[in-house]
Amino acid sequence: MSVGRETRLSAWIERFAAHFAEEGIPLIGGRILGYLLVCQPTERTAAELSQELEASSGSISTNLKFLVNAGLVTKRTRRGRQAAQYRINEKRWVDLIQRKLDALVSVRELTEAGMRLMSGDPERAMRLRAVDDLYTWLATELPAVWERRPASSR
Amino acid sequence: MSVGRETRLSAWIERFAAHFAEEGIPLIGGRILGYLLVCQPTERTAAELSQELEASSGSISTNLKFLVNAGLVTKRTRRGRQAAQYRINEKRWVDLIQRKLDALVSVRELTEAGMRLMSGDPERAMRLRAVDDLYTWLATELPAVWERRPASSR
DNA sequence: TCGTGCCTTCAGTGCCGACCGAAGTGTCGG
DNA sequence: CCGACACTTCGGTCGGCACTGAAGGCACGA
Repeated sequence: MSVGRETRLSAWIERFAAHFAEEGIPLIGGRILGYLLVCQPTERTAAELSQELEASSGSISTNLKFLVNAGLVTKRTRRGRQAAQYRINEKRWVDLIQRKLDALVSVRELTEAGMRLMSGDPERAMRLRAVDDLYTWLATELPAVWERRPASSR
Repeated sequence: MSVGRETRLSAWIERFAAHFAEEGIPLIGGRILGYLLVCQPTERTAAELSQELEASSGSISTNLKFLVNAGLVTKRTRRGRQAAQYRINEKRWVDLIQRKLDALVSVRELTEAGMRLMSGDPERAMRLRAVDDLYTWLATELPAVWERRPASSR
């Protein structure tokens, strides 16, 4: 007996969420992202997400707020008593990656500050310089690469 | 009255450790790294680290084991009753960065798997494809950049 | 103005990881 | 064989974060 597509999709969502959980995004937040990337139709209310992902309304609310704030999810309100609809904002995924790269490159500011404290003692600075050189290289290369990213992602 | 270099260095070590704490490295582990990058002489025993960083012997032991295992710190044993000496292994710092980049690129495997589950429904796959395209681009560009890294870091 | 549904807020709970320090292990010199 | 020292291991504690669910607030229709 074969496994249905939706079942395999839930498993995929779980793996997806697990990956981002390792990067500090709450499990439920990751599930929301994964779900909104593949659900049909593309928009869901908070109540639907709560039921579909088996999470409390509070958790859904908190995580949606976080994701909307990060720009990854868009909230669409409707007049009347109708619940707001949420959908993925995949255009903003670049921001997520950019933050990652920025965090990496920003170490250079630390190593530079350390190097300044070491000025006048090149012998002692040797170890830090090796690390500083690495981040300096990263800080010059990565932004250049980033600028060449395909137009479709802007 | 001016602040001594060693005092400013402790403050720097603390900032250094704080940064890597955000990336999941325990505070004490980060302090050890920062300290071993700038201390003079370059080698320290576990007992010295414990005193200098005001951390318990247990924490120092656990974190040193972790760092030695990661290749970032080298343990040098000495015969007799003499304590082992630890020093930074700055050559291996590239590995740390590579793991970071790998983690970023590895998301592509997830998005690819998701795309496969979506095959036959291009309409529904549109959102995921935007994200998949991004990671596919990253997965082709970043390794190429990495290969061009300066010889001094190999 | 009242009722109704949706959402957010918040106090409470549980869990996990970092840290401590004492006990244990191993190794060496005497 | 014993004492001494360095290091590791491990039970216990603490703090912080994710999550829950109920209570509260808000917006609308009647």
